[in-house]
Amino acid sequence: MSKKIYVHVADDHKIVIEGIIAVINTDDDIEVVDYSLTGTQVTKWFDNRKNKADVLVLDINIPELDGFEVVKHLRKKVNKPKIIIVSSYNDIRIVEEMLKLGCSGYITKNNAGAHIINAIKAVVQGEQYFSSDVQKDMLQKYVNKKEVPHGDAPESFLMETLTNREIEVLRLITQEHNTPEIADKLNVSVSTIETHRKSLLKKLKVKNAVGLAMYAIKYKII
Amino acid sequence: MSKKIYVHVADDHKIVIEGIIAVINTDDDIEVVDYSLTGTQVTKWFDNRKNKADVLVLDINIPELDGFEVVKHLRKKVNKPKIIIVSSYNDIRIVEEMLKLGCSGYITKNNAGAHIINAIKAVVQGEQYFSSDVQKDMLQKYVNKKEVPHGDAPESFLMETLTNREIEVLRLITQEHNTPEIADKLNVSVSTIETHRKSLLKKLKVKNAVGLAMYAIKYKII
DNA sequence: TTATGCCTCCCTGTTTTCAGGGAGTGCAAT
DNA sequence: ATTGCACTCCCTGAAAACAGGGAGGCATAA
Repeated sequence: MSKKIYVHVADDHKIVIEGIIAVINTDDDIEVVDYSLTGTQVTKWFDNRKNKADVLVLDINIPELDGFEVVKHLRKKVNKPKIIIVSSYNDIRIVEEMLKLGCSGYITKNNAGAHIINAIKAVVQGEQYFSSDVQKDMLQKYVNKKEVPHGDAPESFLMETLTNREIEVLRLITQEHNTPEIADKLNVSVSTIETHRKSLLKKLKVKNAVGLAMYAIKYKII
Repeated sequence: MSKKIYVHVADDHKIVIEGIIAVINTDDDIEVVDYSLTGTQVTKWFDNRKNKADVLVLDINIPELDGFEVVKHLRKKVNKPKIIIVSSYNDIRIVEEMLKLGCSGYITKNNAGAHIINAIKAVVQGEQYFSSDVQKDMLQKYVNKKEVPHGDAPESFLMETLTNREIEVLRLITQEHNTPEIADKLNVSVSTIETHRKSLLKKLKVKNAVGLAMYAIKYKII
């Protein structure tokens, strides 16, 4: 019999947490020991070392500190849990960014129930796990990338040209943050964010921040 | 012993549905008989009269037809279920709009679990039900304003809060136009448009033009 | 190794937005 | 007939966004 797996769940909506717990409870090997409703709750929970967990199931859209910031806070720590992202977004670049930050799994809310248990069991064994729709997108991107050198659709070309950092900035712009605030959140200078904004305007061929926001909506980056 | 209450749940995220079912299952008087992941699924379900339910628990953010459109579709029908809105928004104007459209309850996702059972039991008895945070907002609004004017149904809650001119300006803002361009298009001075922008920022409680755009998207002004 | 792309930071300067006021007109309802 | 609201326009001043450069560090790929 295998050792019990302890899980911490973080989501701003209690009902989602309850859903995840309900699903996880169908498996005897896994137990939800604690949960958080905000990003700061997650970091405090970890720093206090209470109810230590093997896996953190983390939503990206949580208040105070969002998923990115939570992951960044944890990434340098030792004894940190494996992290599985549960998100409404299925933008492949967010998946990439999260992997780069050290996350072990990524599943979308659309079919979280079907994947959450397998995902948890996979990541505690050191594997990575992605829900089927995410896998599909990853494969798609892999295929597209191999064909890029010659010609490709103008739209997808634009999509491909955004860097991870630019997407991160774009996300914060759509959250009504201005340049100084973004610079502060990302711990870089205002100049840097201005550079990213200029790149975004140029790449996406829009006139102003509203255009960036509309683009982000249109292509479901946020 | 009271008659069993049958419930239909509609949300785009399966995990939320699973959460709601998990909570509802703790009460023997209520049973979830069916669920939908999109707005059209809800209307088809109702029109086909399969698995008839007493209560519809409805998320606003669902694909194809959103919550507003689903409610509008059902409002003229006979034998329609009582509708409880479950939403991430707690904007009081959405609550008002939904009440105007004939909904019986409104609870936020933040604490849906704690309220869902009481809400269901209340609405089947012809009462209205609002979660505590919504109640708080309604009271706040009641204190600040005297009373909602005599209300023969306007198309949207926006018509009550934003003037026609402001909506016009907002639409042009979302089309990436800046103030001089909008002034030119509407044949008024730049000062006038600046006044409208300031009114919009204040009324919609957002920080900048991006906030206006996001609001317009969210509440489907454009 | 060289080249490329990303991220970082800075400069100069202009345009636009935002914040806080005031103020006159016309219209509509009580 | 006064009150309220929408629409218009103006002022000052501060903050932010935008435009168009340069430039160094760093990692990766050719």
